[in-house]
Formats: sequence, structure tokens, C-alpha cells
Amino acid sequence: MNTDLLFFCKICREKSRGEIDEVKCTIEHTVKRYRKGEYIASQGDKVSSLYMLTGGKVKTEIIADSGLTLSVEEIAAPYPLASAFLFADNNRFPVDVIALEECELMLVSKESIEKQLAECPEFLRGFMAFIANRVRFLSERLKIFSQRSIKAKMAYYILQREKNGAFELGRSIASLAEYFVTDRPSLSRAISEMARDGIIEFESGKGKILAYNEMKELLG
Amino acid sequence: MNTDLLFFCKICREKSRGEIDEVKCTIEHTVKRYRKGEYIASQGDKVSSLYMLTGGKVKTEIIADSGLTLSVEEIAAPYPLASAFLFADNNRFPVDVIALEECELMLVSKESIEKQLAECPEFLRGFMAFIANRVRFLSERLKIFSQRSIKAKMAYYILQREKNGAFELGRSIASLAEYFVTDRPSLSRAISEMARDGIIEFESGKGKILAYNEMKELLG
DNA sequence: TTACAGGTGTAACGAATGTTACGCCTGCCC
DNA sequence: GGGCAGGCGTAACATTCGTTACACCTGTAA
Repeated sequence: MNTDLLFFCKICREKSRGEIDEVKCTIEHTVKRYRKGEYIASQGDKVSSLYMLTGGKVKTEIIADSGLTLSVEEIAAPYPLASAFLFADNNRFPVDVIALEECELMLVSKESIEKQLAECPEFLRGFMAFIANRVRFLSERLKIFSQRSIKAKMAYYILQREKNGAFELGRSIASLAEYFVTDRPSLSRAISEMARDGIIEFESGKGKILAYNEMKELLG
Repeated sequence: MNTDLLFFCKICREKSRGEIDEVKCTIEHTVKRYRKGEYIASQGDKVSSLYMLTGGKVKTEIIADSGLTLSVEEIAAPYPLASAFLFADNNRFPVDVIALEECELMLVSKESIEKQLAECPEFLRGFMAFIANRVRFLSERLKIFSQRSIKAKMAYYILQREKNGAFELGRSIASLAEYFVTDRPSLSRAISEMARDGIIEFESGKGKILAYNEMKELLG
């Protein structure tokens, strides 16, 4: 039994290998290995097992019929691939999954996962927490995107973390620009203009809100 | 036992009330009613129960410390409120929830939900499917947004549904513009320009891809 | 027929953003 | 000190987008 695989189960993660043997968190699974460049899954493949990446790194790509690559994302172990899709109505991989290096995958059938969810409360909580946190992350991201202009995104971001009129970015301007899917100079300019217009005060990561009303007008 | 409440359990949804009484999908719950304008939950409240909206309509609002409303969304029964947050690490309401009319809520404790998930396989599948579908929807939305320009969004959207070089929008240009969070004339112009430049052919909802390479250059 | 609503194409202008290039600081290493 | 990399501000110009306004078409109801 590979303890690395028990990604979802806090009890299993926090106990020693010896202790785990006494816990009933045992999951039927098979292990597969892939070499660099191999396809682990292809877009459209049915997801009938949980694909737990337990070693190595993979990239995901969306390929249209025409063969154009649309987008790429890297995922490192340990991480479950397409864990949400296992239970979705359209349970197919939305992307191609390709090994970037020697990889180890743990495959667990949907039935085994359901069994484990029913039998091990900690596994259930771990699994639910993982998906729930993903929903939370995606929702938050989407709310930012639904603000059209950079200043609106910025205003939204600030208002979410203000405390008595003061706020901290909590990250560099460069990374915030990336978070907004814009460019650093554009964000920098937006902040400068908000400061010039007396809406905020800002210096080295910290700031204050000076004009709530104008802040409000920036939002969608 | 209110059958409307068994949103997540297909067995319960598909059987008659008489049959359901024989099924073991019984969930401990309490019912609450709210009048128009009442707060059902406030931002920051701990989510320790599932809030199943079983009657009426609510709106959700994000309010910053300063009191500015950030965004609004309407939800109609039957629908679970913040179902993902129940299991998230930061299990707090991200928004205020306000009754838009006479509302009925079914509250089920996290413990009861966990018990039900463990005991009733159909409930487990239904609950997981709901959250999984939400992840899928949000992911898809986010991929569109991560394409910067309107043409890039359009190219992405087309490539996702092309078949042998042909595609159908599947919806009106106006609604697609809304989906992209842009304006109708802007999208209309983008499509016109793509056609003018010989990248696609398009008329009344259907089209063909003429230049794959230029299509590729539009993507992020 | 007329009137009207809904969906669409298009033009024109101003506003917002992308892009590139440059300079300033700070901290770190040699 | 000198050199260098990273994070940042800023300017200037090109591109894209938002906005408004208008015209056209279709189907439908009066």
C-alpha cells in the first residue's frame, strides 16, 4: 500500500506507515508507469477511474480536431487528474495528458472510490475538501474576470481585502498582473491613475482607500 | 419528508412519494422560512449546514467592509446554496444571501450530509455530480477568459466545436458576447474582421475555418 | 397592410489596453 | 566598489475595445 497515494485522507497522511496498516483506509488500485512523452490520457477518453499522479510531472493540452494546441498547464505529483470529471455527467477528459518525465499513476476505479468514500469518513472529507476548494478557487477567479476593466479588477481586489480603509496587496504587482491576465505596465498605470485621481493611496504593497464612492463607480 | 429536498438523489427524484418512503434516503433536516428582504446568511458566516433552497428566490451580494455592493446573482429554488463551501477548508459564506420573496430553506447538518453520503450511493453520486458539473462549468468559463482578446476567445470557442473545419455557434451572437463579457458590436466586428482576413467564413450561426495557421496565432 | 420587437452588420470616435523601451531602486554576490 | 538581477514606474505609440447611433432583415401581432 502506497501511502503517497492517500492524498485525500488526512488520517492516512498524518500517520506513519505502520499505523496506516491498522487503519481501514485501504483502496484497491493498480499502478501504471509512463515514460517521458507518453500519452496518459487523450481528450475525450472516458474517465472511469481516478487518475492519481503519484510521481513525476505531466502537462495537459487541448487539441482541436485540426491539431492546434490551445493551452498548456503543468501538474506535478502528487495530484489527482480530472478528479471532478470522474463524477460529472459528461465524464470525459477535457484535455490530453502527456508525461513530461518518468511518471507513476495510481488508478482507482470509480466503484472503489465510492466504496472508500462510504467507508472512510476522513477520505470522504478529504475528497470533498479538495473539490470544494477547487470550486472556491475557480469562483473567486471568475469574479475577478467578470470585472471588465483593469481598474475595476483592482477595485474589486482591494475591496475584498480592505480593513478599515486600509489594504495590502499580498503579492507583487507583476504577479497580480498575471492573476488579472494583463500586463505589468498596464496594471502599474492603472494603479498610478487611481492614486493620481485621489481614489487610493498606494506605496510598496500597502495602501488606503480615499474615495469610496469613486471606487464604487469603477465596479461593474 | 419533503421529496423536493432530495435534489441530489436520483432514486428519490425518480420515484413516487410512496416508493420513496420505502427507500432509505431519509435525511435529518430542519425547515426555515424567510420573508422578502430577510438575510438568510451573511458574508463570513460559518457554513456548517447545507442550505437547500426549496422554495422562492434569493439574491447573493458581496459587500466590502465599506458597504459597497460588488456583485449580484439570482438563484431560484430548488438549488443548494454554497454546497461546495460546506466542505471547503475556509467554510464561510463568500456572499450575503437575501430573500427576494417568501423563501423556504432546508437545513441539513454537515454530519447528516456525511452520513447520507456514506449510506446512500445514489445520494453520493448525485451530490458529487452536482459539484463536479460545477467545476466543469467554471473551468470551461475560465479557459475562455484566459484568452485575452475577443478574437482569441472566438478562435478558442470555434476550435472547441469544430468538426472537419466546420462549426456552429449554437447560440446567438448577442448571447455569445455576453458569455465573453464583451459587447455585441465588438464581437460582431471581431467576426467580421476574421472573415475579412480570410481566417473563417461565417453566416447565420454557421461557418468554416479557412486558415488554421492564422487561427493559431490568435490564441494566447 | 402596418407596426413592432429581436437579432444582426457597420461606422466613427474616444477610452482603455498592449507593447516596447528606458531608467530607477534595492539587495546580493563577487 | 562594481556588476547584476528582480521589481517597479513611466512614457509614447499602436492596437483593441467600448459606446453610440443607425440601417437592415425577419417573423409576428394588430
